[in-house]
Amino acid sequence: MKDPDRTIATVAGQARNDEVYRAAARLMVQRGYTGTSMTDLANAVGLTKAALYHYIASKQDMLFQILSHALDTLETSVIDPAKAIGDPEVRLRELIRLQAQGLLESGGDFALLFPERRHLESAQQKAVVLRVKNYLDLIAEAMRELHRAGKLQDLNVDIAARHIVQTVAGIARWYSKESGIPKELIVEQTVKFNMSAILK
Amino acid sequence: MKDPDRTIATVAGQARNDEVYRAAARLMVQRGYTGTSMTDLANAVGLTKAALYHYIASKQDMLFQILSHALDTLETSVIDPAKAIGDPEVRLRELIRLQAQGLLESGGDFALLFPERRHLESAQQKAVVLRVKNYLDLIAEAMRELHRAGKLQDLNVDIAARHIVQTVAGIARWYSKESGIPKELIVEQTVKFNMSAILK
DNA sequence: TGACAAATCTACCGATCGGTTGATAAATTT
DNA sequence: AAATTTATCAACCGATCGGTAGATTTGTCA
Repeated sequence: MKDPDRTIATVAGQARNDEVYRAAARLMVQRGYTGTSMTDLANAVGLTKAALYHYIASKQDMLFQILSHALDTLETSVIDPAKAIGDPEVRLRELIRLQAQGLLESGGDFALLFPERRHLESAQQKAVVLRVKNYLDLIAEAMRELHRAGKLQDLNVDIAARHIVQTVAGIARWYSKESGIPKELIVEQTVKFNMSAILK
Repeated sequence: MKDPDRTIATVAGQARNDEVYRAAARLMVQRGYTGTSMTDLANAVGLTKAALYHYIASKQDMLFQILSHALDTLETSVIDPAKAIGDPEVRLRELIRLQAQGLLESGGDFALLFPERRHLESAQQKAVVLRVKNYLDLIAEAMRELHRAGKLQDLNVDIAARHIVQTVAGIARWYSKESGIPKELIVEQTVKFNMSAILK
């Protein structure tokens, strides 16, 4: 738990550090947090368990870093671009499109690891949940603007916001490369489904 | 793994048996499959770990029984009633309504434990996934009928079926009694959201 | 009441868990 | 080249894991 005097300054060290976190995310998506042992992870990156702890503070902290990094990516590649859009309908459409697109490119690590937040300490849990809450509020706010413009169906925006993110995050739970469904089709259909659900 | 000569014939024994499986589902929802130890479960039902194995064959089989039982319930309380409805629009509306209602009554065990199917043996996994697939097909088929009747939006019914079940199952992931949102409102809004998403 | 089965116990099994110790090798800096 | 930092290792720690052996208590039924 306590931060050791670990220092990753080398270029090769930085690469190894990234490799550790990427492998950890991949393994935890496959087997879950408690189902992934530190020995598993060490073997996956070709290190001993002891060497692994040169790069991480603890298993728990590693999960927190993974979730935080995924949220950073969401912020820069979805939230920030969307916030720059004035028209609420276009903004909402872009929020959905960009999130779906990012999820299909990344493998959907965050959507699948978000439930594992239960293994974090309370303060870390709250930090993660708060950032997700802010994202939901962004979607709900766009819908409120649409309501004022008379373009929205008569519905509860908070519940609808949940439904929207569930359809997008849900893609990670059922999509498989072997299905033959093109990614672009999924993105397009997901945007259409949700916009049609809420617009008059 | 192998079936022991366990026999639960007493009335009190049957009650204990149910209690074990209910407690197991509750704990696994909270902490996940690998995060729930058999000692945890034994303590939760006031037994020793050894006595627990009088009621179950293995941890893995217990998970399979929990998922199978939840699917039995889905069949009798959602699928069968809906199949008796001729009009595809009413049938689909009922499928969504009944599933959302059942989920909010039961605590949504199945929706939350379904991802834990990865801990089952391959044959058990396939059995569970097949039953879910059949459920998705039922929804997709209703949409195909709506399409023939000219009532459906231009969309991919397989993807839309996934989106629908994700919004419903997703309720289990965000609903909390402390939110103050009445269950009836959630059911109504979920039906409305999805029907409006797919109908012309 | 005697026999038998159901239900539960204490004590244990080998394996694995997350994590650490203390030493050493490799790279970088001075 | 010496000093320092970064990266890695084998070996180990106490705790817990899923599961079992074998005996014992509790309840049912003839």
